[in-house]
Amino acid sequence: MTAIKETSTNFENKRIVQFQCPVSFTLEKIGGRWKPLILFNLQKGPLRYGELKRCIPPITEKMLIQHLKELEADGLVERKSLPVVPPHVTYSLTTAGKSLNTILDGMAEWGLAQQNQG
Amino acid sequence: MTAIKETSTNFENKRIVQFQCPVSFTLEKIGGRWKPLILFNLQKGPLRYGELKRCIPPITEKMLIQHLKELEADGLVERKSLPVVPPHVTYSLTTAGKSLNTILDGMAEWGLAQQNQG
DNA sequence: TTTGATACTTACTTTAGGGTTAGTACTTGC
DNA sequence: GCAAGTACTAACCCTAAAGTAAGTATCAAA
Repeated sequence: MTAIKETSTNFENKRIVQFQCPVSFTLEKIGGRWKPLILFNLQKGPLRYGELKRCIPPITEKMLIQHLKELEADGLVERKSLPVVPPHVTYSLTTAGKSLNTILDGMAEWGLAQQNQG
Repeated sequence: MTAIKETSTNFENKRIVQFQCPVSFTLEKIGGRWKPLILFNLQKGPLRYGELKRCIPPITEKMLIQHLKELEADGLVERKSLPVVPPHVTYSLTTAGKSLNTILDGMAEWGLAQQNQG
């Protein structure tokens, strides 16, 4: 992924904020450019790596696996691979991942309402 | 604020994603390191600039006004200033800003639940 | 006359997120 | 033999977000 510098004020503040504010903690898990899109697409059901890629055309492969790995590490997404050739890998939401649905729906609703007014 | 480069893929993707995904649109408004903290503190009622600063010790003054200005530009926060010396400025949530409360509460709840399990 | 309080502003540097390009291993179909 | 499809990996670069440090104007109190 990316090497992070654990001595910077930037890093320290990130930790402080996430520790003190549960909203920031949540945003850390579902934020970033592509995570909402990934989670949204997985809401309908499991998808293979290539299918996800096709669902989100502008994403690069690097960004896609990077975010999938983070989501997996955070326990929101589950990876299942069949050891066949060619490889067959599916990604799906875990229980924790599914528990985000109401929040994501709320955000989507708010976003649409705002867009229609602006 | 910061000059942005409107020709980069980065910028283009940002636009595409926000246009196509209302969740990303919402995250753009309330994301960033300090916005959740600011919105949270204003939920209780209007605060002066200096009071806000004291509520969020690690934030720098630059970051505080920068985010306040963005929130104001997005219509989530209202700035009222009395033209006195020394200056007296208060910030409060607008109707749109207050309409975020349920979402923020949902995120806080989810974050706390996750933290207690992790 | 220096200090403190108010609410900022400006110029500069650092860092983390995102993007580009190319390559991996294996097999099937042309 | 070469391309195409599978799911990645690795090296590198660029930029937006965040942080640092200092300065602005005005007045009152010590």
